[in-house]
Amino acid sequence: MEASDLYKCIADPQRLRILNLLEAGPLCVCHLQEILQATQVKISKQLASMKQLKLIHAAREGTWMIYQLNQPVNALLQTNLNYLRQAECAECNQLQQDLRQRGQLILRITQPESECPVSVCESIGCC
Amino acid sequence: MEASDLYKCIADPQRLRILNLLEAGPLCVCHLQEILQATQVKISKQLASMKQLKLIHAAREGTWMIYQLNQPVNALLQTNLNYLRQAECAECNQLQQDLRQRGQLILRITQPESECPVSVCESIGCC
DNA sequence: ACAGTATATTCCAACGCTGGAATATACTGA
DNA sequence: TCAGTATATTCCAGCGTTGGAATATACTGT
Repeated sequence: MEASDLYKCIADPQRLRILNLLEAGPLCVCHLQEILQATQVKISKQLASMKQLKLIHAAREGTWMIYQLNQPVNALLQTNLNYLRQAECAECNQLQQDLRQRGQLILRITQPESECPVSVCESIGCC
Repeated sequence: MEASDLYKCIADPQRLRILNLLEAGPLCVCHLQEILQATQVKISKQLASMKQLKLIHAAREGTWMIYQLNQPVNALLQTNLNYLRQAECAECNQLQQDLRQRGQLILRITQPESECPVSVCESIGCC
């Protein structure tokens, strides 16, 4: 993949937010939907485009799809995430807030009364 | 400027090449035209868009316009240039080749028989 | 004042990207 | 087999970006 392909990808703030979240660990579509407050169609399409770039891949767990970053993480992406997470701008603050929201979400879905299937939970690695 | 604005900008390989060249030192439009082998209109428009982003600025020297990066260089841009210059991909190799071509061009325009006005040469800092 | 040079801008058609609505697919449990 | 859930895909209109052609602007030297 050329650098310009990655830049085009992360030039969209929501795609960047998705990659930022996935770099912290796998998530499924509905979790991304919840954190990003976006529609299913939009997220699904953006995930598809990043899958085509070989940045991420999906694993099915029942009816749930769990997405994660391909390993090793694209070096240019990693460089930029590292930079943005310690930088100061509206979009950078959003990335940090997303990570905090991810933490809360994981806490919640590990509760026994969670709607999230245990197998999904295990794939995400939160329990 | 938000991160996404910079990414949109450098997602275009030719804009990235221009910024890479300017990071090495000021250049005027016709020099960029020569190194990038692109039309005047295209380069002029791309420079205008980057000027609007406050990434670069221009100084007139007679009929010549000399462009340079704004100081301090945008940190996210600098981070990416540093990365790309040592990376291995088609676009990255191009950036390195552009810098070599810049070296040759500067050697040439410092010759007394060069078509380049001395004042321009001095602004570029090559003599 | 005028011709010439370097660069910028305007106008416009082509193109790609985006996201919603509708629909399709894949799976589960009853 | 069927209803329900999670996700993906198709179709399509809207919208921004792009770059060429033509033209405008800014400057220089005569």
